[in-house]
Amino acid sequence: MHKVYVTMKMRRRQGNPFNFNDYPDTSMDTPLSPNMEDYMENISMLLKEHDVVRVKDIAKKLNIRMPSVTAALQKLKEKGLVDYEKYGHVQLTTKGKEVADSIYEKHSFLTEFFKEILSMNTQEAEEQACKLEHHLSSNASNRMQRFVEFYKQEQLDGQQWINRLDSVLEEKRLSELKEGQKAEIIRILGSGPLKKRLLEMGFRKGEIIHVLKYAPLKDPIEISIKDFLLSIRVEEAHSIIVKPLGSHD
Amino acid sequence: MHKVYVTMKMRRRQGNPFNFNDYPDTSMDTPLSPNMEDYMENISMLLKEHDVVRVKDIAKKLNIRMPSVTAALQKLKEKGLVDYEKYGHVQLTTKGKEVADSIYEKHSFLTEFFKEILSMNTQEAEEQACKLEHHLSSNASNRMQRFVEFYKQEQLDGQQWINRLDSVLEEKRLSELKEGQKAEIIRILGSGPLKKRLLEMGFRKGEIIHVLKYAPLKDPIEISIKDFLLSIRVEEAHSIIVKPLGSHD
DNA sequence: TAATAAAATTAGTCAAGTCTAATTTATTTC
DNA sequence: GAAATAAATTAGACTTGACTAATTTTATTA
Ligand SMILES: [Mn+2]
Ligand SMILES: [Mn+2]
Ligand SMILES: [Mn+2]
Ligand SMILES: [Mn+2]
Repeated sequence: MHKVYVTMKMRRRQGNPFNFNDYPDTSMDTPLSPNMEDYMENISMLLKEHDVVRVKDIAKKLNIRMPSVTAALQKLKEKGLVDYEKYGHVQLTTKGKEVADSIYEKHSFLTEFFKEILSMNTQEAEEQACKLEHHLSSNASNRMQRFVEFYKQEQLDGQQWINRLDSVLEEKRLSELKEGQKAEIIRILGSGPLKKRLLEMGFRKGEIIHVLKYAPLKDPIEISIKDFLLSIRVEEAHSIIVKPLGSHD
Repeated sequence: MHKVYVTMKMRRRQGNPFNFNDYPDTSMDTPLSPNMEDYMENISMLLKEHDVVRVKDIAKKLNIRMPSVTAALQKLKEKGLVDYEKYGHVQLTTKGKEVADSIYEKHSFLTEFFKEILSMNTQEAEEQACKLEHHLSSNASNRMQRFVEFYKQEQLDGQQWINRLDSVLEEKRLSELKEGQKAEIIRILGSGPLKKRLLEMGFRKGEIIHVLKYAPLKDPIEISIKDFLLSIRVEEAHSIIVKPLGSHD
């Protein structure tokens, strides 16, 4: 929800007014903002790779300029999360490590969620995780983490629903296909005259279609089914659910 | 990740920070911030309840003061999302309705995710949804939504994994129980001497325990198993997974 | 070791989004 | 219809977290 000042003159707001997470223990301190959390997380990552972390490294990792890092480090030092002296190297305090680890834990299971369960590619899974990690309550975190563990166990156990899910996630709307792609028709949404018309045109469950020409925003889409050439409007293509053949991400 | 300015003097940053297609300038305006998205979402909600929405209503709903709302409305008008004249009532434009609906759609399936799948209570599910909704990419959105739909179908089909998941989500660590609660021991984490010791104390899968005394942060926890009274340190209790009996939330 | 280069900091700016206090406009009440 | 009240806006301030430009400190090199 909306940002709230955390200053001398704290405004009254019911509940936990912050967008931010509550951490184990350190409940007395004001919570970190998403940006500050990312500083912590990334400093921790850099420390795992090199035993000396410089302002420049952090700036590069977060794709920001050095003065922004300097300012952030001063704040984090103030909060007792980093050891840092001007012109010196950066280290995490014990408390800082705990914070960083707790963020990274969320990053990890969220990444697994998007990657393993929702079958997203690594990069997008990581990006989503790194955005969401700052907004999960500790209860939601726990449950999410359990769910990911549960999924992995079910996968090991060879449970069939995993395959059913994968199958559903592969489905797209015909209108989402790119030029040249082939796909199998899974089902046709809606009902009434539109559906009837599509069926009459030859769009039936199980048929294989081939997208010949599709310029985004430019109706119509030209496709072939078997040996027939067909034109279909984007809006109509929107209600045809297909499963792309071959190709991965 | 870190904020990027989108102003007259756009900073140079490698890559395209937004998920926009670099098409011939579709005059794609800058994306809304989470806060602005919440304005849109809440204005839309208010419009569903009353046909006139006033600055005061929005301020109340978002728990902020009126001048903040006035400022926001001016920006949203600028972006062509709301119809609004000074001292007048607020309406959404066609474009504004689309934006609001798209946010609300995310809000909805995320709420379902937390509520139905992760078994969280309504309020916390809503809160989490309303935070995360602003940070989901459209791909992640689609997949998430499909997953929720999939889950609901599996539930209708009476698939057993749903029950297994519910069961796992009910589990807690012994250290999370409150005074007076009873629970069944599900399993004991870890291995080696600690686990052995716990087993010897009588902590075995299937046993019912009763928490007699537990002051948070104050070791030890006093519990009973069958007719035995036991004291256990919080750290040890942490590795005992139990399922609370009775009680909800 | 002195000169140069690189890294880091300081100083000052800016936009977003909030706030309070003062003022203006609209609505209700007598 | 004037006075009182409620709603809304304006003006001005503040925090966060970016930025650039200028300066200072540290490291490298000849
Ligand atoms: Mn992050
Ligand atoms: Mn992260
Ligand atoms: Mn929201
Ligand atoms: Mn919402």
